[in-house]
Amino acid sequence: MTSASAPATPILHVDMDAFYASVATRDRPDLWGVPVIVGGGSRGVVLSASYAARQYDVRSAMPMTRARRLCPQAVVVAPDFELFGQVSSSVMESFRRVTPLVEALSLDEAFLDVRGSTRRLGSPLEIAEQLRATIHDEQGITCSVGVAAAVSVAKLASRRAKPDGVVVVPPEEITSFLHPLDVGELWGVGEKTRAMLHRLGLVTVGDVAHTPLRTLQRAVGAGLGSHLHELAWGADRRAITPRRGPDEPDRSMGADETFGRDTDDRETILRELLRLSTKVAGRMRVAGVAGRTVTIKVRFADFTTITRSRTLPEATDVTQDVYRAASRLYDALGLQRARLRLVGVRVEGLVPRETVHRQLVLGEREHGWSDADRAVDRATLRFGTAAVRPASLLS
DNA sequence: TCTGGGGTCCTAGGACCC
DNA sequence: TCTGGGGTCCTAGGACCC
Repeated sequence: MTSASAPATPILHVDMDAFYASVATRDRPDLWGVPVIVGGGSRGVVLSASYAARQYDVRSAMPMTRARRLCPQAVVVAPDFELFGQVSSSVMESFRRVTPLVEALSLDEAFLDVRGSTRRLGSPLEIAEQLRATIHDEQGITCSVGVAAAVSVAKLASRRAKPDGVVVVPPEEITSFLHPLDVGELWGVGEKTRAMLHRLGLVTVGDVAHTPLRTLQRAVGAGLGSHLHELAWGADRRAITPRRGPDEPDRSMGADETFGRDTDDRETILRELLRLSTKVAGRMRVAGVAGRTVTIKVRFADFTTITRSRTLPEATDVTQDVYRAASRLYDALGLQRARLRLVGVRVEGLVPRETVHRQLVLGEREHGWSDADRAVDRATLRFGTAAVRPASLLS
């Protein structure tokens, strides 16, 4: 053991600035400096807003109707997820040239553990600056980087660094950095928890830090209490785990869609469940996974949302199995004239398909539906999704 | 014509089993 | 009168993230 001493702040959190908006406009000089909103649909929300649009208080997740009211002159661009995915892959590749310890949190942000890269590349701060230059040169977009000893602190630091900057939080400055922040800034503290903590008189991160653990746990529950206490001291020791590979598939896959207008028509709703089941099972087959628990989601016109699930005896990736379970769950609700805003289908408990041995059911042809699915998948591959779909989706 | 779509994780009660 | 006690699975809901 003769290596240089480990850096005190080995964790980088890299976060693209206004990622979707930046990518959507990087080849459109006419849109530079202009308020741009990525989003769409009459009932949609803002996916990303350029910094010029943020001047008008337009924010991510805001209903599009409200965003247009705040900034009527904004240019609205539809999202191009294929392009976002390509840029994201290139960016993640740049990260992996620095260290194999890259944990992607989404298309546009990742944690990097640079402990093993400092001899080769310099201090964490120097690595952060190199990365920012690389991404700017190669992708034409900017990013911000937070640098700290713990992932939760690095994450907050990158927010402070925005846009287009770096913030390093050395160990001796963790509490002075964290404690003045509102509790709502903590990663994992959303609207509800923030409101509850405020009601308890815990407004800043420092307030939480100085509340005895037992008291905190009594107020918010054992799990959340100890989690918050750790975060408030920047003591989160979560390690960086490179993203799941094929050996560890996603835990669930699902799809849902908001209707253009609310509906109470059973045929329309069942057709949508079939479309969503087709989509989800198709994605499962591409990923080579099967799952046992089928869940439907139903959102009523008043936005109240319920779920119903059913666990099958065997994992499946067969469209018909998923749809049959979904439609039965829907019918079991016994809805009469309730108007629905959204329905969704999700399959959970995913395992690699080769670990599933499909039992022979008496009277059922062994491969019937899955053979049909594979034929559909082959045709889809050749001719696109429009080519092959169940008859009831053709109308 | 307020409020998307993709996920993850946690909690809690009841069933069921030993 | 009297209530066992864990462990695991299933279901439903909810909070949170980007």
